[in-house]
Amino acid sequence: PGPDGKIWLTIATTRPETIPGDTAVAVNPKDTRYTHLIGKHIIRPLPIHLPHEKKLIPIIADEHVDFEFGTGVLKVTPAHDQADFDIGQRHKLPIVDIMNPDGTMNELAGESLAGLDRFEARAVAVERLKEIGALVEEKPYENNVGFSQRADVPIEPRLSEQWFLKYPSVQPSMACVADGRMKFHPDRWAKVYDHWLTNIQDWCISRQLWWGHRVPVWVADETRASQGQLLEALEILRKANPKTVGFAVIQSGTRTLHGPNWTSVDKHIQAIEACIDPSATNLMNDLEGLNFTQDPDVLDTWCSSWLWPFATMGWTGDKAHDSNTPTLRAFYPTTDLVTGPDIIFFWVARMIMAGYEYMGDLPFRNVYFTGIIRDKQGRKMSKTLGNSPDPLELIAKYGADALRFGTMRSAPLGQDVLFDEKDVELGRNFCNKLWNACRFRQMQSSAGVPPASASGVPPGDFEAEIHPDLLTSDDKWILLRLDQAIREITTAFAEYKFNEATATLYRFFWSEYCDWYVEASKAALGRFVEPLKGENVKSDSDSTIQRFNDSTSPKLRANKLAVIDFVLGNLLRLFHPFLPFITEELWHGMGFSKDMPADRGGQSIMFAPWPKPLTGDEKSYFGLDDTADQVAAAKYELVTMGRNLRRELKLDPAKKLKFILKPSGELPAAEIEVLKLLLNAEAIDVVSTYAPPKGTPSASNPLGDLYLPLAGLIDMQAERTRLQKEIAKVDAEIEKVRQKLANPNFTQKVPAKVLEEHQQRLSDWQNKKAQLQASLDALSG
RNA sequence: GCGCGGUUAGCUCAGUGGUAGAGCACUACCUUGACACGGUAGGGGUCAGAGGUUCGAACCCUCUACCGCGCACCA
Repeated sequence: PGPDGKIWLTIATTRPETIPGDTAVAVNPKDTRYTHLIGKHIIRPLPIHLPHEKKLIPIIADEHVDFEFGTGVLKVTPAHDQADFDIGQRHKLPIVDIMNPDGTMNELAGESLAGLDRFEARAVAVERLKEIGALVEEKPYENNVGFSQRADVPIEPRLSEQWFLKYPSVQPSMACVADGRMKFHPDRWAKVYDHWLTNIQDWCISRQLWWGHRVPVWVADETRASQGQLLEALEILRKANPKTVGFAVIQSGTRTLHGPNWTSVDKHIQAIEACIDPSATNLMNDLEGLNFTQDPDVLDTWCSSWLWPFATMGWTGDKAHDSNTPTLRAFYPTTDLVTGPDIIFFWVARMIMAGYEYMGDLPFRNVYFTGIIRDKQGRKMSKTLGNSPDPLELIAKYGADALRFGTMRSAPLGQDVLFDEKDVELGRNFCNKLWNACRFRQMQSSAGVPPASASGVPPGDFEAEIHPDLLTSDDKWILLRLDQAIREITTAFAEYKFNEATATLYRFFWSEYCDWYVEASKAALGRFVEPLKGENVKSDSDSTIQRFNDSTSPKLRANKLAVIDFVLGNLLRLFHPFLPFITEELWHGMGFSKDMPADRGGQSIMFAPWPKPLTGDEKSYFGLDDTADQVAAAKYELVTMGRNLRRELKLDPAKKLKFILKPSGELPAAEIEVLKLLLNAEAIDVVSTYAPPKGTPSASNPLGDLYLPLAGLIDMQAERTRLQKEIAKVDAEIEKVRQKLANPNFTQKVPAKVLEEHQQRLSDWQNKKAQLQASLDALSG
């Protein structure tokens, strides 16, 4: 009750300017404070100058009202708020639109507000309320309002007439993802998809834009067409079925939807809206002859996009015809859709529904959601911000393959990517490395190794014959590493983990192939002495080999090249999805396409078969058992240790040093050659009985003991310090494993395999420590 | 409010229960014979925090903090 004895209801609002548009006041039916008022009327304060009876609006009860929010009383403005509109529909409230399309108030807002901008009107409305004593309190309040991205102003909900589409085939669309016939990668998006479809709302398909497909609706009303014309139109529409999809007849202010067969007309027709097949030109002309016009709205852009999976393959909508369209038959449903998760509702879900509706089947079996590339601050790329790099510029600067590889390498499944030009630079460096690695191979023999079919090489492959008996430990090692890489990459592809595939390619090509295998192979390939330039490239392989001055065996050399070709041939194919251009170029340039059938790589690397892991038979043919890579691995470890010695002793890196090796077992001369080359040694003397003088720096591993005599005079303190640090590290590892093994819980519960692994690790570390300790003792003279 | 991601080396990020990884950046050295867009050797991490499960946790569970996204709401 107020001072005047009347009952007042206090309402909290952030939109006082919309009071003239209020057509009710709502309370929650369970709110005991107000139940006695439900059904009564209340005086709306604005506009001020209005007859009393026009100010009266009902007090209604609606569950939507949260009685703990504000005062528990809600002003209902159906024309300017979505939720209020819904309340209005439930209670059949009148709708009073008090604004013009440009955001200014119209005459229904009352004379003091009319013509004002909505924000000016807000202030004026408050003044008016104050004047008439209706304002209780004014206080700052923060809420969330949607802003227009383009105009950067609060969005004004506004009534308008639009066309809506009831989504078709919702159930099968949900089911195919739920039951796994269609898979999302990563699969967490399936949940988002399901949630959206569960709560799906009709699709507003009309847009007020200048261009697009026009809404296929023709309309006429009584101001343009006579009753006779309208009745005639109804007859035409009825006969034109099925070109008539449906129509609405408006009579006595009520719109009634009808299928094409409706006939009875017993009342005055105000308007007809007819949806017809846009290809029905005659029908369209007939209607236009009866003063019908096409609705000016155009369709939402996704109305064409959702047809994409079949519209791109010659779909006509005529089932008999489409079932004989070769492209559709071959590729619908297709295997993969690649897209961004931001359009999962706009596009993906709708394509699935359209697929079921128009094709009777799902459109694709997998959906791969890429990450979104953002700028360094994590913002989406946008034209407005201008933070998007120009791909063409990047391609000009680094190359298309570089952009592709660098980006894929930095994009894990399902994660957004912060764009960094450094990634593209890395791609460029990578391509350069690949190019040079191939160049190295070509410099070894200008004519390439003649292709030949080898019994051990998979049929259809093109590599020169590899003789298993001529394989060195390095060859076996790289073949096993290649086999491993093929397995990893194939798995990564199957799991849509493309960045893992690039990581494996990087490791295999750069670290394993270039850094170790190619370097080691130089021992067998010998040193190139004459420039290739100007020479007759047709020279046969014997004369080619003579350009290498070391006493390398031509047979071993040819075999080595065959291995290199085998590896490179596989490598290029593995790389091709990421580096399409450079691999194609190299494929032909290196001669891999020669003598290949056109559909197996002769024409393009694109048709070359995807590399397969070695079979058991191939492995045994090449002598690749599980331990075949151990000699090379130990050799490379010893090389690293030897390089360490050199560095720790601060020896001139350019200086050729003499090492002495005391091998643990048999070691072919070729292995010593490799060691010598990789260590940049002047010589390696193999002395099985070597007794090093006290103070000789050394390194040991399963392959043997490596000594660096005469160097002991230089800087042994540094080496001692390094060894001590190393031993401390190893001690820590030993301690960790020892503690685990000492725990009876561990030894009893753990699987045998893990237990063995730990025991092996302990003994490995202990050996390592013994070797380090021996080296240290030797130094301590 | 509900849901989904994320938090690991200086930076950007991999890593689904058993020895903490990559690229870049950094340090030192090297114009070597495919490549300096390169090579060799290094330094650098309480895996956001707390609790739990486990013989064992970066990883599984619970909670917290912070960052980001989506949906709903926003009188």
